Amino acid sequence: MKIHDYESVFKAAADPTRVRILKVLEGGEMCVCQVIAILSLGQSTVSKHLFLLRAAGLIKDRRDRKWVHYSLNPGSDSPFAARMLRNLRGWLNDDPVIAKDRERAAMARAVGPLAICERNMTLPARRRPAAKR
Amino acid sequence: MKIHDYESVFKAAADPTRVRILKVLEGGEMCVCQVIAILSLGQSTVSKHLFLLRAAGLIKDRRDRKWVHYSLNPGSDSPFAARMLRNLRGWLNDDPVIAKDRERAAMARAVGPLAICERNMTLPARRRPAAKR
DNA sequence: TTGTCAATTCGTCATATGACGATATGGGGA
DNA sequence: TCCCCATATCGTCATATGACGAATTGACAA
Repeated sequence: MKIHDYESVFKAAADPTRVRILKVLEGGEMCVCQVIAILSLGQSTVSKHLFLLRAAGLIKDRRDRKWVHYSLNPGSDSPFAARMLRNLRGWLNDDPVIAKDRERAAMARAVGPLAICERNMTLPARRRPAAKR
Repeated sequence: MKIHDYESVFKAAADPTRVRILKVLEGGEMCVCQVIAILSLGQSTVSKHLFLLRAAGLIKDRRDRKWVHYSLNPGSDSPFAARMLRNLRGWLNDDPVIAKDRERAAMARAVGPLAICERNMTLPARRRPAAKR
């Protein structure tokens, strides 16, 4: 199962959407609904990406009430996954897409899962609103 | 072009056939016809894999007479490619497929490109033949 | 137990990928 | 110059992948 393990980790990490998820999770664990809001992708789409990342051993999940939180899994069974996560920390940090995701992730953390679910998996206006209008 | 570079390197390295090629090339440069013989795949198939690996910056080519030789490209323009090659050296060395490829690569090196092309891109019998039959 | 609701799984579609055989290319040798 | 032949490219096919909306699941609250 050597090469199979290698392949699943690399295929998981080779997809741009999944890298974005991994880079977002570098900021700490996150609820599925938050990831959906940050990426602006369909719920089933995000769920599948998370499934693949977890199958590869790159992330792990945790249930809390009605939410499922995902986080990086640096202590993965897969030796390739652990290395991948370690390397990835130093990569793509100056990429514009990743940077934008990070901004959105910060907002998602600020408002929390509840507000995002209430807003139907969307974030509030991009720039922090001007307090009043 | 940050994430695009990342993606091309990882997609190239995520395919099992292309990893096999990279691992074979760790033993030194090799003619296209030798790679075809080692992998037992169609000529156009191998050519395309080599193209993708080269496009990702993982390997480079050199013409010699009528043959094209490929080799690893550790001094690649792509920072991801260089890291990938370095990491890969320590990986998959105990995988049975990789091990078998290495045996076949050793034979391909022993007989040389000319004999392989004459044999229509195939290697002589798997085990060294018993001198006479 | 039943309803609610976030998350997962299913079904479908369009596109990407990898395999092959057939054909084109292009650098040496005659 | 022309041909040869190793390699590259093209056209086609089957399968893999990623997107979506719809339906299902499962944990919690009532």
